[in-house]
Amino acid sequence: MSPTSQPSGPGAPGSPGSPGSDSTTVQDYVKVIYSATEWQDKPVTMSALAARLQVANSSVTEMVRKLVGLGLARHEPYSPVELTPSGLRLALSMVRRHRLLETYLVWELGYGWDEVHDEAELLEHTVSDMLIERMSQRLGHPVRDPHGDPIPAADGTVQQPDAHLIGLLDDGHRGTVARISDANPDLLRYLDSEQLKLDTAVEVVGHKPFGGALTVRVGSDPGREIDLGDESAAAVWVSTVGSHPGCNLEQ
Amino acid sequence: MSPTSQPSGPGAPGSPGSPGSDSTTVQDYVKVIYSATEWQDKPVTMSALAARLQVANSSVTEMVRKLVGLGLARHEPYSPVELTPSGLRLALSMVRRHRLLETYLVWELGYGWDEVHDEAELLEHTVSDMLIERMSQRLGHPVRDPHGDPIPAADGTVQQPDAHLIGLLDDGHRGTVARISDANPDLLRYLDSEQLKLDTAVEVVGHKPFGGALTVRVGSDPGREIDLGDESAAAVWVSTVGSHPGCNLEQ
DNA sequence: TTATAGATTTAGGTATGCCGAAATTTCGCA
DNA sequence: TGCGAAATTTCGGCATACCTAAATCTATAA
Ligand SMILES: [Mn+2]
Ligand SMILES: [Mn+2]
Ligand SMILES: [Mn+2]
Ligand SMILES: [Mn+2]
Repeated sequence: MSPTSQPSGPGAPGSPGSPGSDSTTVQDYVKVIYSATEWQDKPVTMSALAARLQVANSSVTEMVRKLVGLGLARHEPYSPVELTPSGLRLALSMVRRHRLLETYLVWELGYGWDEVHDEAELLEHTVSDMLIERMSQRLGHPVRDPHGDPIPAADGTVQQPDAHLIGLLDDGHRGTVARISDANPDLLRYLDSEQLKLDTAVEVVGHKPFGGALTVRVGSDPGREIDLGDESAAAVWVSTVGSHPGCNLEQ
Repeated sequence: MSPTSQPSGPGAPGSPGSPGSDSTTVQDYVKVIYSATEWQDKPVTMSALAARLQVANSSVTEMVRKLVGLGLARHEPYSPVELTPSGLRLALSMVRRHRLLETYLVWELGYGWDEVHDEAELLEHTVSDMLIERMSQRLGHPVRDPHGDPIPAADGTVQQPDAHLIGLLDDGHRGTVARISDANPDLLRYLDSEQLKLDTAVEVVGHKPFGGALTVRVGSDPGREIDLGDESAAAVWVSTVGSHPGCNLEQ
C-alpha cells in the first residue's frame, strides 16, 4: 500500500463486525488473512502475507503485532497467523464489501469482470454500510460475485460452494466452472476469450506429461478442447456436481 | 481529517486536472480553496481554511506550503491563498467527482439529498475516472447536483448559474430556487419539510425588523408563507430569471 | 547431532499529516 | 505614531505505516 493518507471509512464503531474505526491497512491485512485460507487451508505465514500485500516482511511483523493488540488476530512468534472471532467478523465484512462492489460494477455499470478488482480494492474501505446495503438490495442480494466467490451475508453467514481446483482433478472428471481467481486480469481476459466463464460445463480430457498443460473440453456436448497452462489450471475451480470418482482432494 | 492512512485514488498521473497522484489531503485542501470562492469572492484566508477543514491553523500553514511546492497554489506569507491554473484544474476535477457522486446516490440508489454529502466526501478520493464517467453517462451527464451546485464537465468547463442569496434580495423579488447549500443536513431536512426544494417558485414577501427573519412565499400562485431564519436565508440561492429591480448584488 | 539456509523479528530511519505553544507579523485605532 | 489584538508562522512532538539491514530463531540435511 502506498503511504499517502486518508480518513478511514464511515460506519459506527459498534455494529457487529463492521469496519468501524479500523484503518484501511488493518482492514486489508485482516481480509488477506481470511482469504488466504478460503480456497485452501495451509496456515498463513508472515512471508505469505508480505507477498500478498506487497510489503516487507518486517512491516507484516509490525502490523500483525498491532492486529493482536486490537484483538483481531492470534500469533505466536515464528508461527503462522490466525484470526480471532472478532477478526473473522471484520474480514467477512470487508469481503462482503469487496464482492458486492465488484458485482455492482459489473451488473449496474457495465464493467468487465477483469476490470473490477482494483476498483473494489479501494472502494471497499470507503463505502458506508448504508451504500453497501443499497447496492445489495438493488442487485437482489446476490450470493456470489462475478468470479464465483461467495458474498458473505450481512450477518456474517457464508455459503462456500463445494468446488475443486481443476488442476487437481483426474482425467474424465466433469462439472461446471464454479469460481475463477480474479488475481490476474490478463488471465481473466484470456479465459473469457476461450469461452471459459462461470457456469460453463467443462471436462478434464487429459494431462500432458511432466506436469505440463491440462486439456479441457469446454462447453456442452461436443465442446471445444483447449489446453490450460499451470497458471490457468491453478485459477479455475469446478463444482463437483455429478462428479466422477478419483478426485485428489487432499491438500 | 483523521490520521489513519490509505492509498490515494487511482487515475493516471498525467490526465489533465485529474487527481493523479495527489494525496486525499491535498485533494481536499484544493477543493476547499476552490469552493470557498464559488458563491462569494472574499479571498480565502488561512484561518477560513482551518475552520472548514477542521484542522489547526498551523496545519494549514504547512499544507499550503506543500501545495505551493506542488504548483497547485500561490501564497505570500500573511496573505490569502489562491489556486494556480493547475490547482484549479485539480479542484474542478474533485468538485466534479463529489457532485456526480451525490447525484448518483440520489437518483440511482434512493438517497435523500441530506444524506449524500458525507458519503461523497469520502468516495470522491477513491473512485476512478472510469467509474465517474460511467456514472455520468448513466445519469445522462447532469449539469447540476441535488443541491443545485453546478457539475463541472470532464474538460473543466463550468456553467455557474446566475443566482443570488435569498437573504440579500429586496422585498417583492421573485424567482426559483437555484441552489441550497448542503453544508447542514438538518437544514436540508427542514427546508424539505417546508416544500422548499430546487426549482420551487419563491417570492420575498418581507423582512422582519432588526435583521430578523425573512418572510418568503413558497410555491406558485397563492403559495404558503414561511419565515426563514438567518441560517436558512444564508443557504438558499434564487435564480434571477424574471427578476425585479433592486437587488443588492454587491458583496 | 550440528551446521546452516530460510523465515522471522528487532533496530534504526523516512514520509505524511496533525497538534499545541511560542514567536512573529499585520493592521486598525487611540 | 505607536500599541496591542488577531492572524499567521515556526518549533518541537506524536501517530501511522513502510523500509533496509542486522539480529535471532527454526527446521532440514549432512
Ligand atoms: Mn483494499
Ligand atoms: Mn472477485
Ligand atoms: Mn473529501
Ligand atoms: Mn452538493
